[in-house]
Amino acid sequence: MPKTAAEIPRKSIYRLSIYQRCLERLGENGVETVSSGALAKAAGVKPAQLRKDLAHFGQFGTRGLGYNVEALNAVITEVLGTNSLQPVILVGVGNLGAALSRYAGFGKEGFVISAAFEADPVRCENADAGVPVLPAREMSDYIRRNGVKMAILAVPAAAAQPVANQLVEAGVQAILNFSPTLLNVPDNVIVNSVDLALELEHLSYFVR
Amino acid sequence: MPKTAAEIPRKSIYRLSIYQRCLERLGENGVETVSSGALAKAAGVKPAQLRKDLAHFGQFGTRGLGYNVEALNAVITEVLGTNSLQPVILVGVGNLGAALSRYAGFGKEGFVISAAFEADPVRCENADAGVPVLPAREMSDYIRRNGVKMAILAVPAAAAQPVANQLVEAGVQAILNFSPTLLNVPDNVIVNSVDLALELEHLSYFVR
DNA sequence: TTCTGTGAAAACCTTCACAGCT
DNA sequence: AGCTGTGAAGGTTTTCACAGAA
Repeated sequence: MPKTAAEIPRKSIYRLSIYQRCLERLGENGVETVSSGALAKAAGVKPAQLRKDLAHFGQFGTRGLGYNVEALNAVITEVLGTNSLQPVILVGVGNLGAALSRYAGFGKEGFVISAAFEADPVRCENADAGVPVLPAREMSDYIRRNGVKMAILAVPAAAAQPVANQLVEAGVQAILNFSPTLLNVPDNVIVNSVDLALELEHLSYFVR
Repeated sequence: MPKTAAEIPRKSIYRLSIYQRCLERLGENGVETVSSGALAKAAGVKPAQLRKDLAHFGQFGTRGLGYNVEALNAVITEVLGTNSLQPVILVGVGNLGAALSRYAGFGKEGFVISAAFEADPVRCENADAGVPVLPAREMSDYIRRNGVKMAILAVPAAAAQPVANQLVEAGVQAILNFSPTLLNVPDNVIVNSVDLALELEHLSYFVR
C-alpha cells in the first residue's frame, strides 16, 4: 500500500540507499534476480525489514522468486529522486572541505559538486579542490541562478549558522552539515549533520 | 537507578557527547548552573529526554535549580571514558584520510591520532598528513606495542574488510569506518560507519 | 515556585509467523 | 516447494505529566 512521503520513516529511506548500492553491485555481476534474504544479508539487515521497507512504496517482488535486480533498482532510484541529477554546492574549502570536493564516493552515487565557495580570498586562490572555487559573496547569486537545492557545509563552527541562513535564504532545501554545531533552519529545510569528532568520541565509550 | 553498560541505549550514549560539548561551552562562558530545559535546547532535544538519558547513570541535578555545569561535565567525561586519553590510529592516507589526519575537530574533543598507516609506498612519502605516516606492514606491530584500541578506517572499499580483519587481529576494539562497505567483525568489536555518499543521497529524497 | 526524577502512555520500529501467489 | 507481503506481536525510544525536593 503506497503511502505519502511524510509518513515513511526516515530510517527506511536511509536503508533504501543501502539496498540500492547492493543492487548496483549485483547488477554489475550479472545477477538478475535476488531474494529478500540475500539482499538483506548484503545490506546487513533482516529479510522482513527489507520487505517492510519496500512495502511503503508498493509491491515489487514475485512470490517464490524474489526481486528483479534492475527493476527494483529503478524503483528505488525513482523514490530517492536520484534519477534527476541534483547540482550540489560545497561551502568551505578548508581542510575537510577540500577533501570532500575531491571525494570520489559522491561521484559513484551520482552526485557532482558543481561549485565550491570560500570566504578567505587566499584559500580561494590556492585551494587544491576538484572544482572551481568561487568567492563566498557570489554564493547566493549562484544558488539562485542554478536552482541549487543541496549544499554541503564544511565551514568552521562559528560560521556555520550565518552561512546556513544565507543558504536557506537563497533557496537551498537540504544541507549536509559537517560543522559541530546545531543548525537552526525553517521546517521546510532538512539538515543532515555528520559530526566526525562525535562519532569518534562515541566509540570511546565501548572501549574498556 | 544506575544500570550496567549493556542496557544503556546507544542513542543515549551518543547524546551524552552532545551534552558534554554544550556543557563545555557553558563552562567557558562562566555559567555555573543549567536547567534541563536550557541544556536540552542547546543540544537540540526535549528536556525530558535529557533527564532520562542522565537517569541511566544516577541523579546529578538539584530540584528547583538544575545541574552544576562542571560537575555534570565531569560525570559525562567519566561515563564516556574520555578522561583517559585513548591513542587512535588512522589507516589510509588518501584524499579523505589525509584530511582526517589534519582535522582539528578531533583534537578539540581530546583525541590525538598517534600514527597513520598507508599501503602505497609513494603516498607514504608524499602524504601531507599531520602525523607520521608509516608503511602498512608495520601496523599490527604498532597496535600491539602501543595498546591501540581505536582505529579510523579510510581505505578504498575493496581494502576495508581485509584491513579491518588485521586491525581486529591485532587487538583493535573500535573502528570508525569511512569506507562504503559493511564490515564483518566479531561481536566484541564495535564499528561506527560514516558513509558520506549515503548521507548526501539521503538528503536528495527530501528535495522536491 | 522552580525544576528534577520517573512511572505511565504514546509513538515508533523491528521481528515473527503465516497466508497466499508462482 | 520457495519466497513475498503483511497483520499481529514484541521491543525500544520518546514524550507526557506529575509527585516531590529545594
